[in-house]
Amino acid sequence: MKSVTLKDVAKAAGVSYATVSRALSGSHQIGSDTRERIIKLCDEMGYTTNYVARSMVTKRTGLIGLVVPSIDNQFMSELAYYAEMSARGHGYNIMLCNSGPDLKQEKTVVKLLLSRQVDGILIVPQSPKTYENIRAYTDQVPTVFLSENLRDQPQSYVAVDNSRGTYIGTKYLYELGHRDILYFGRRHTTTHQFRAEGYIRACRELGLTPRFFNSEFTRSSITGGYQLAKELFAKPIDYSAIFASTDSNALGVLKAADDAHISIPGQLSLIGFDNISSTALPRIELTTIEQPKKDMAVQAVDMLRDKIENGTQGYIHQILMPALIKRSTCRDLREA
Amino acid sequence: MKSVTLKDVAKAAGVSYATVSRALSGSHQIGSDTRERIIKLCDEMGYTTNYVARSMVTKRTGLIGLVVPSIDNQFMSELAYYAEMSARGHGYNIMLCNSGPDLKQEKTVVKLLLSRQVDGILIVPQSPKTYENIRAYTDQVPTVFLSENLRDQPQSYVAVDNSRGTYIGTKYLYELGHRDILYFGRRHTTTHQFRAEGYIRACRELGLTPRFFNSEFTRSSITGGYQLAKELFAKPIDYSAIFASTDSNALGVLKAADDAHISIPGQLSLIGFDNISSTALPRIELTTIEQPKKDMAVQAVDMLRDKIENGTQGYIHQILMPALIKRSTCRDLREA
DNA sequence: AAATAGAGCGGAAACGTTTGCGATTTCCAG
DNA sequence: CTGGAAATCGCAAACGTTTCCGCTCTATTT
Repeated sequence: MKSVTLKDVAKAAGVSYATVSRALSGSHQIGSDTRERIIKLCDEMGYTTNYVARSMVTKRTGLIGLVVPSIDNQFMSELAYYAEMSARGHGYNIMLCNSGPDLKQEKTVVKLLLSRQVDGILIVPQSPKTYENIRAYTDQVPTVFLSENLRDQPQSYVAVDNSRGTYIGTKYLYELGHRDILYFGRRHTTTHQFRAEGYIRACRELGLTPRFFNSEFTRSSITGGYQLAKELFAKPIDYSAIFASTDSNALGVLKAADDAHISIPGQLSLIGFDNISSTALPRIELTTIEQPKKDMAVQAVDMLRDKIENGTQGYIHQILMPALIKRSTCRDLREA
Repeated sequence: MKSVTLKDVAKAAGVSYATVSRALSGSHQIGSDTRERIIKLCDEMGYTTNYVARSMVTKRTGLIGLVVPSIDNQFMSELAYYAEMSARGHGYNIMLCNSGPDLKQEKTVVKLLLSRQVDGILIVPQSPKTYENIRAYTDQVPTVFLSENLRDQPQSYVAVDNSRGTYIGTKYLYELGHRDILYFGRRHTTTHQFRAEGYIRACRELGLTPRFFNSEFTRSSITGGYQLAKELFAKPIDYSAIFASTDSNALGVLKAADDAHISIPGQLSLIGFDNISSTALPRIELTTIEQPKKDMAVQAVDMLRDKIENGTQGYIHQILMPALIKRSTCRDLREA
């Protein structure tokens, strides 16, 4: 349990421990012969540098706090995967925190992360209130947001162009011959405001009348989509497609359609948003809009690293392009 | 960027910084009046204790390293969620590391975690070789494994009773009237050895002949199940059920069955293992064996805490009960 | 041959805490 | 009023590094 320190190998090597430190750090202020001798001795003795002691003096921990509403969520766990990989590749480690559903916990973990002296924070906000919830801390440590949850806020973030996503999605449906397209969504989040906008903008351009339906996102949003669709399917169906603002939501629609014996894409086309991994599953094969999760994650850590290492001030809004993932829930009406 | 230290508030309060430290730590060696005054002053000045400095002297970081093959995996991200929640509830934070597919990276991250002075390590091994891969480090820091990947190894772990899982699964199929049950799996892992055993044991007891099929787990194991099933479905079908040793594997079977126009559960029953969240999706509704992920996670951190805080030596093998999750991929043959 | 530059190394301070020990004060009993 | 115990509090060491500063010694230049 007792680990070997710099002092130990210094004594063994017959040099001062400053010299050992220099040997390991690749300083040029040391003879190449002694360096090699010390390095060899180090791994013979099993020495590994104590990061917390180093952090004391360098004022840098090499730690990045990653706070997500909950890591058991396909979207966030994918993001976390790429973020951790990228961060570690640059000498950083990830401290993971679930912020849960309430703002209090989110604030608590951010405060905790500060206490832990993380070099920076990567956060996917749990609500549009997140910004002012943690505003007191974001100027104490480099922070970048994942998702465009704050319109016009002086904060760095990286996100997809949500508006463009729904725009190309409804345009795709239009090209397939659909003229009556429902939209299931909400505006509780800036992200979702943008998505709604893109849908409406596309409708305007294409001469369609937007039909926006408010879908609850309480608990699992799959039940939100399910319940809304269930109500609608009880009435006559005067539309040929549904655009669900979220894959989970679309999954709920799928379930309701199965219950009501409405064939997808036979009688009804369906498109989602996010491209979570479940959408590619057999029997699901949901056509959707992809959020480039890998790009989002690596660009976010790059941005954070720039702030940390170069002390870059100001803020950047990095907008990534969404992509249409064609699978099998949209029917081409022109073929009929 | 410059944070306030103990010394700062000590100066402001007109006391030594030892007194401030005692006020915050809830020591009894301090007057209750001065304590309150200091505590009030502390949050007026926005003081938060610096964990890395504290760690220097206490020799404890309050950090737990969590190493998983890859966090973007439903099973592991659920585990991670509960582990983080539970750990934080007890004053620990999680350092997340993906160990990837190769042993070298696994060893690297464990070494890194040691350098970081974590108090303990929670690891879901990537292969049966993990044990000796990191053996050199497991005696330097409290470690508990998630999954029973090491039979008879002197290491603590918590896992489901895998053997019992497949046992109750095949027994369930038997009770439904199935007499010819295929098993898709491998023995590349102790976990999977146990699963295979449970299936075979049940067959013996029930007078069935076990039919074990080797299914590749290369890359996404869903393609492994798909390819094996595809081959089998080309030949005459002289069985009524398939037990897939993994939900992902079962999903591959599902896909192959759809391709071959074999109805599930009409012509063929299917059961998986793990109860990952995708199995509950509409159109999937896979009957499966549940791994109690929450229990596994909290028991693992409890076990780790015991080792850390009480210095408990020795090792424990904590085996949890699997549960049968009945959904809609198994047909009751007695009804027909 | 003397002066100088620079390479190689050691000494020591500093980072922000916690904590054992000693000093001072308070308080109550005798 | 006094003695001593108990309650408060300050001093200073220690944790393991990094890095600035300065010293010594060799090698190069004039």
